[in-house]
Amino acid sequence: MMKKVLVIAGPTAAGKSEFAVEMAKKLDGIIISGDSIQVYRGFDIGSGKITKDEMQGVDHELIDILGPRDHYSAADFQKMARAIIAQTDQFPIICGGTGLYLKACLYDYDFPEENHEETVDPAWEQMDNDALYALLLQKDPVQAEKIHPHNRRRVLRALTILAHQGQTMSSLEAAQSHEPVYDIWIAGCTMDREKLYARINARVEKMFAMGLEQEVKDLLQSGSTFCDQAMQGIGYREFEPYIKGECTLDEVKTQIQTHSRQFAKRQYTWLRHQLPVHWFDITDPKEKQKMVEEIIDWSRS
RNA sequence: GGUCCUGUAGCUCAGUCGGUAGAGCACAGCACUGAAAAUGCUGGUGUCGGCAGUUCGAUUCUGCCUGGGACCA
Repeated sequence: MMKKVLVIAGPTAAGKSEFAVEMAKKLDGIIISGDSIQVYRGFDIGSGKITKDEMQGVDHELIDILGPRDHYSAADFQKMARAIIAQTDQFPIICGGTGLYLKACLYDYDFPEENHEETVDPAWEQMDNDALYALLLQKDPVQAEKIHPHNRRRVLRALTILAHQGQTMSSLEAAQSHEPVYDIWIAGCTMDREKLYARINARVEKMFAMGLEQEVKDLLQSGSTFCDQAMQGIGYREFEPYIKGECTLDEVKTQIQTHSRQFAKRQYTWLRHQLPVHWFDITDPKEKQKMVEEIIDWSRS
């Protein structure tokens, strides 16, 4: 019998963290953060990290587990989240908006062991997009078909897998079942697009009031650079031109708001098409209550 | 008050020697199997300030009106 895993998904600023805590209290749950930035210590304000108070005594995992300059990936999340699910006696609740992470953990994704230090073939670095794509087309036409020639990162990834694993990416994927490995319920927090965008803008405003600028300066002071993975997150990378004296603080804020809205839009696209999400309007008390009841029914079934 | 410049997409601006228009960003849609808050793809969304004149035809030329800017008084 498959273990049950509750997933709280949805776009940024929809109120996932709060809802997850609410459900954890009802189900005696443990919350596993499915967020790619909140794993980093020191990235608090800009990542919208939940505070100790807001946790209300509920256990939260995979928050503050890495240093500011460490590397993190979907495979790391998959491994750690699955380990927590396997070991805990509490009800596992994954809360996060990073679609790939959620799917990699919940479904039969199989990431072969790989060393992060392994870089791409230097010869490839010299090649232009078309030449690289032609190479992939030759070595793994099935995978090439799925990637746009201009998407250099994905083309390189497919080539690197082949070189390191001796198998094509398409064959690795074909060997998977494409079925969930747990008994899952995915609750999708949503609301009117306009309302969400207004919340995002207000949230960014609040981040600045809470001292986001100082947080970024402190991180830079202690050795972080804008090249670091964590610093590439929305709410951080926009500070680079400001630090260099190339734009105003107000422009940074506007950029963060814009990027956050665009991110939310992409999250919707991903979740709508990639996972079986039970959507509900979190701002509608009736819909929310109904969702809570459905989750509880499912948890007992 | 006078002279000159200016008004084109949500924003910043190209452009049409007269045949109703296009870039960047924004916005919308989409893809996604180890950076995913990443990366890439697709889409023009418009009374070309208003009214009249010339013309087969005006966003383009002319006149007037109107909004904005600069300079001179």
